[in-house]
Amino acid sequence: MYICLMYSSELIKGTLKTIVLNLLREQGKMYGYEITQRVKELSKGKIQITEGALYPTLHALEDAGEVITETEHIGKRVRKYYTLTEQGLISVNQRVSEFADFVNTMKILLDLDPKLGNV
Amino acid sequence: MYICLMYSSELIKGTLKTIVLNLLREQGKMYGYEITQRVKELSKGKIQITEGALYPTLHALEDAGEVITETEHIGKRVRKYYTLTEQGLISVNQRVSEFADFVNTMKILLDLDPKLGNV
DNA sequence: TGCAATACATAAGACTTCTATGTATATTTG
DNA sequence: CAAATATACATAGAAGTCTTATGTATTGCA
Repeated sequence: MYICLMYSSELIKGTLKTIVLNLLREQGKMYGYEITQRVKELSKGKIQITEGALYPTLHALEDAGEVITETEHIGKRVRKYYTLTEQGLISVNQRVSEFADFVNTMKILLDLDPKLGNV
Repeated sequence: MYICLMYSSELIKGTLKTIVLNLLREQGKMYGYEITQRVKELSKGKIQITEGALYPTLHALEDAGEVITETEHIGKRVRKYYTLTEQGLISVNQRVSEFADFVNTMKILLDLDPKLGNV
């Protein structure tokens, strides 16, 4: 069994948007910090999204029209909630399918089937 | 069923070295062009490694001591064969395990299990 | 003979992420 | 109650990876 604390940043590259959008699809509206914590939790600490990666990504998704934002004030602190748009929903469905397909191709390229059995 | 001709370049990012090293592990010595063709074939055209990506990667792997090269002359044409070093073998085992682990984490993050059944 | 395939290589640019830094509030703990 | 930690946003500069474009040259085929 392979042990690792965190994946190399190379691996996660290219999947960040998909991860974020999929979380939004499942959980409805979320704010940035919440996303980092949820990803850390679900990945058992193996994926820790840095703020320097997350916020520019969220802004890019907003610019692309895949999410919309609404600001909430908690006491004196500001929270910016992100929600999928219709376009974002189409996008995430496509991205997740593409990733699933990609994994199947990688199984062939890397002879992964035996190893993928035991989570 | 998801249809796609080629994966978005984002997805493949970070897996190129792993793919190349794994091919070398399986097939013994290979040359650059051969690697691009084999990957295209195994991935059914969905992963097409460009030369601008492959050659710098091969050179980087050589600099890192993970592969060694030998040149062969076919007529007047030159072929550069790449072979795994011991260090390269350790590296590829680790990379493939990490990728397999990563996929298992992504299954959780993206709820992929149902979709991964039907290749 | 001209086009496609084979076979190598590099340079400039785009894109993504990391590290570092900045600001500020809220909570926990010694 | 003070200090440390957690919460919560943001951006700039640097690093790394891949793409696009370009270059050179040989081989095979129509």
